[in-house]
Amino acid sequence: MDTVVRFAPSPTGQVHIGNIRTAIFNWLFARHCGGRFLLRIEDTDLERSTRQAIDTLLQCMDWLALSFDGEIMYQTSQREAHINAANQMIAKGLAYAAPPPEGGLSPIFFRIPWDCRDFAAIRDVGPAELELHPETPVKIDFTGVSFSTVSKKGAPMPAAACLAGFRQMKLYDSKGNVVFELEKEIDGIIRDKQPFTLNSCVKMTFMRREIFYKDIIKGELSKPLDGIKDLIMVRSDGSPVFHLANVVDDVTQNVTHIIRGDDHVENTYRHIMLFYALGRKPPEYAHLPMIVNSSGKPYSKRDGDAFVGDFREKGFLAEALFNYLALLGWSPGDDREKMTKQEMIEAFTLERVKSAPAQLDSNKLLNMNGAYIAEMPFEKFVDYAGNYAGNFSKDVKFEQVARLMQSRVKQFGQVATWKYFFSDDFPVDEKVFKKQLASAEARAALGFLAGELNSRSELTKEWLHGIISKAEENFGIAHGKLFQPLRLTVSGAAGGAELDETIMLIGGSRCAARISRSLEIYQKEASPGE
RNA sequence: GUCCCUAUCGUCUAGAGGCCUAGGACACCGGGUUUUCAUCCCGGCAACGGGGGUUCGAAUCCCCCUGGGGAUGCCA
Repeated sequence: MDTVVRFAPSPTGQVHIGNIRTAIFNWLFARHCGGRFLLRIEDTDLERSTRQAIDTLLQCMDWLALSFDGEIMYQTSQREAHINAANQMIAKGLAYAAPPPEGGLSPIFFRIPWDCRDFAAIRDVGPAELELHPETPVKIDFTGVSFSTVSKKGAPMPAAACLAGFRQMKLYDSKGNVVFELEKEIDGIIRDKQPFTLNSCVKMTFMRREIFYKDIIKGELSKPLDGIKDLIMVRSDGSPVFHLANVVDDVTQNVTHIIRGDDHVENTYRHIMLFYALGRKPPEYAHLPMIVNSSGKPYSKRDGDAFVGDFREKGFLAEALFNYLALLGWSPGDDREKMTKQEMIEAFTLERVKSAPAQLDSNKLLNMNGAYIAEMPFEKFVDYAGNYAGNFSKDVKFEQVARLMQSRVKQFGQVATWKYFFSDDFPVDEKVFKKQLASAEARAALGFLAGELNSRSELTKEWLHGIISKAEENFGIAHGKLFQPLRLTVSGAAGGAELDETIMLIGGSRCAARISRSLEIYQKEASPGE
């Protein structure tokens, strides 16, 4: 059978970084196997799902080149199939309607099957024994069992689970007499909805069973049935719940591998039973570790930084973000990090995915983005940078500036700092400004340079180097030490491109004016009140 | 509370009982190239959470503890 995976987000707002990482892993896996990568939009939460959110999602996927196969499936369009599936399960005795707590309409529950012969994922663990709190009655009815165990301090600890969790259950009174045997009553309980309430029980014994499966990433996982409750499949308003819709859609789309976030591990046990109840073998599962923020906490929907759109706006390249995200929780096993999509596809296997949560390191992302920017074809770089340059991108020398800056840009948002090439109105680093102009010699040398720059119409590198050397000599400044103050007065920044070229691009007289202005400002601030 | 998952440098990771004196990358700190900035090159700092086992031998297997995460919804 061909491999089929799906990305099944619910469109309820921005696209989260963890979400898109799930899409990336699904995509990588599908392309590696030569399988199909489907997109299913789980829009059943009518309150929160919006068309805008769907558009945002599609844009993000398109931006990252996460191409999907076939048509998009909108979950709301499958409602009939969901309800049919529920009815089919009721007919087979695998589900039931239960009266809601305070009258009203009945939700439909899936019954964790008492008899699990057709459910290969369930097995016996062994006999179990529980100490019960005698003051809490044990209640047993067709929806399950509820009781209280005893905490270390002797307090009642309420617990409730499905009937199926308690095969061969026996209840004992304080004298050790068996007061109830579930096996003898189970038919009446399930068929006739006969309820039981047993008081003053102190002990319960039963055969513990568990549901298990092998997660491709996490290995074998299991959970005892006495820790699981029957689950609601259809709400009392008649709408299908996530679990039902999700599984039914996976069945209709013939999904073979479910790759999703760690937070679904617990749901998987129920989903597996739903697959069996629908007469299907469950697919393979792979649960991805979560991505956490720099303080080690999971990104909440409120973490503005974690939206794909934000990374795009700040000037991250889709290829870089893709590459970085792919490396969060996965590695090819050798020392490669910067990889092409094709290389990632070839190297990608779920077995190599880690199972511990990963922290997003913005430094590393930035570095990778810089590496991708550095190797962009120049024309593309200019084009891209133009989007972040505001109106000075229209300047004729924009391209020359871009040529100077490409190797320095790590994130296109930084293009905004190129402003000093085009306008006299640029921010100045105050702290560095004071430090660099503190020396009287430097200020005198700058004054001299301003004069020279003003008197010269044609600038060349040679002339600039000569004049700077001369200034250093004249005012007793160590070789190379005048560059910093000069750079600062001319550009306002401590770093930048080659100074000679920078000055030539800005223009001699303009630089001279900036130097003079800086000297004036420094004088004023150094001697206030004069 | 209960259940489940998880644990290697600050961060992402390599590591399947001897190849580990624990490797790579980012960040950081030095040095070189550039009279300045960035790139580039060289070097440095830096980790197996703690305690018990198993074994001739443990980062690797088991148990306990601790830390972190998740689940415990008529959300998805």
